Amino acid sequence: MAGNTGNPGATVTARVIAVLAAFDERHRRLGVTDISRRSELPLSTTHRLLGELVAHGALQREGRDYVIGRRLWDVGLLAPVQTDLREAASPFLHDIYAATRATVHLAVRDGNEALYLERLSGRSSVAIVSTVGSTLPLHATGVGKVLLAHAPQDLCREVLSRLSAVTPHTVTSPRTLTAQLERVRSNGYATTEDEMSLGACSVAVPVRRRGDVVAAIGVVVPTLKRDRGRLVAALQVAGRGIGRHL
Amino acid sequence: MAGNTGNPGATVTARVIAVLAAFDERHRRLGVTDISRRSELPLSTTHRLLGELVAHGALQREGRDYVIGRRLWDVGLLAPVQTDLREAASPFLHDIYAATRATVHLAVRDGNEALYLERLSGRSSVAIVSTVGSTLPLHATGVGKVLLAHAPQDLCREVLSRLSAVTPHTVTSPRTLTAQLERVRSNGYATTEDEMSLGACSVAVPVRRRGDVVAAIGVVVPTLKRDRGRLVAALQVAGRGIGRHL
DNA sequence: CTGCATTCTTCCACTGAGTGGAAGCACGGG
DNA sequence: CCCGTGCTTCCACTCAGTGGAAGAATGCAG
Repeated sequence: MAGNTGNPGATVTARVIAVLAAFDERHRRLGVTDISRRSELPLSTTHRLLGELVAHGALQREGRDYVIGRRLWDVGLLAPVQTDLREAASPFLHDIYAATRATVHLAVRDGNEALYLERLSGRSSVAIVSTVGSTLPLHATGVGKVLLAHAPQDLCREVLSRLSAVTPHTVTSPRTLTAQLERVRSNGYATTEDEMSLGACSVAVPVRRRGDVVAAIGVVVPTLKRDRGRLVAALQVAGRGIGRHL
Repeated sequence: MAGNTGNPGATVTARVIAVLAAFDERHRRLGVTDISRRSELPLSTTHRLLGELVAHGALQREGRDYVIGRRLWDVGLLAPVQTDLREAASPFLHDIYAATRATVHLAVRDGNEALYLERLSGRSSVAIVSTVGSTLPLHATGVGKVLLAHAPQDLCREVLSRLSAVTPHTVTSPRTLTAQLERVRSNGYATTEDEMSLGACSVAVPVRRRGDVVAAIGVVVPTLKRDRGRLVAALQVAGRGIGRHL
């Protein structure tokens, strides 16, 4: 009786997506067994799907492992993910980079996380953890704090109730963070020091469209000692510029 | 007899990819019927697949139409498409932008086309036709000519045998182009004037790794009259810089 | 408003594409 | 050499997928 009952209720499409979803920032390269485990699909099913996906260019083989293929890269780029915002921001992000030589970020709030839309990599020695397309917690990054400070009350409360520590310096006290967010609103900018990654500080300001905060831009630098004022000024100029082009 | 025989030999995976492949640069937003036609799948099959893909975030509805979804955007970004080259090039592309304020391109040869890997958009009035992730013909763009000038003999011959006119100024004579490519090799840079898009000129230089041309970088400007020398110089500095970091 | 063309959505009986357990390989470490 | 781990192939069973057709919605022209 080697026969089989199939798996009632599951569409092939869902399985295909599950396979693709096995890949993320920390797993760009995976073997059959890993993908099978992460997608919770039977090994042999996974194996066949992978073969088909490779045949159509959605994935590529790299030795025994699999990586996302060219086909998905250029299809993915067609997604209208805040296209207008990214277009409008692009030149201003360059300006910030030119003025600071630091790593520059553009992010929006996606639920209770910060979604990174754009990144210009500086040549500094700071370890950068962000990646375009991935998300980071709202309470531990500069752009995150800006977005959180201007998020709806209840979402803010929800985030404050579960503050995970990323580094020993991450702010995990709701009281402290609430006070910080208040200052973000009154001062017009947010800062972090070693809160997401040791040896990395950040400054961020909001981008507004007709008063509403729709995004945040920020820079990551090794230290804030000297440059805070200069960085804030450069960011605010850019932030207003972007807002004017939305 | 409303029954059905299915379509022997077709996997669901293939259909899913066919649906996704219906989207491209010029068709970012499509209705069911269009997708059905472009993917050559029966209408009702297409309709169901679209529903499933939307349910899993691979596509998104926009009114009646469909667009590529967030899920595919961030998965696509994980693809290792010349990642090292793009990493290495990034700061130098910014330098070029800072020095020229023009639209900057990074491209590699993909078969008989130029594949655009990176683009920094200038604020100039020039109409830019390139898009990251899409391809343009080798004979009508600056980066394309550089890549063609250093392509294998037989590929070059093949391209020369089918020179399509994109604008009235596109070079379609094999003799003329051959001469131009010779000059690209001896001068170390290529130019175009109104050949891809009217009112747009370009300059491009090769990026070499251990002597081999592995990519091309270029700028698009409204006119070459004044700045040719300055542009070539800026590009060549960057080109060598990138090469040193590969 | 009415009629016609086009596109979108739903339905359903049939069946072969997809399934997954198991067996067979291939590699590598002890 | 053996054993653990991961990759690949096999195959009988069956339900997920199929696609023609009918019906609903939209849009345009007269």
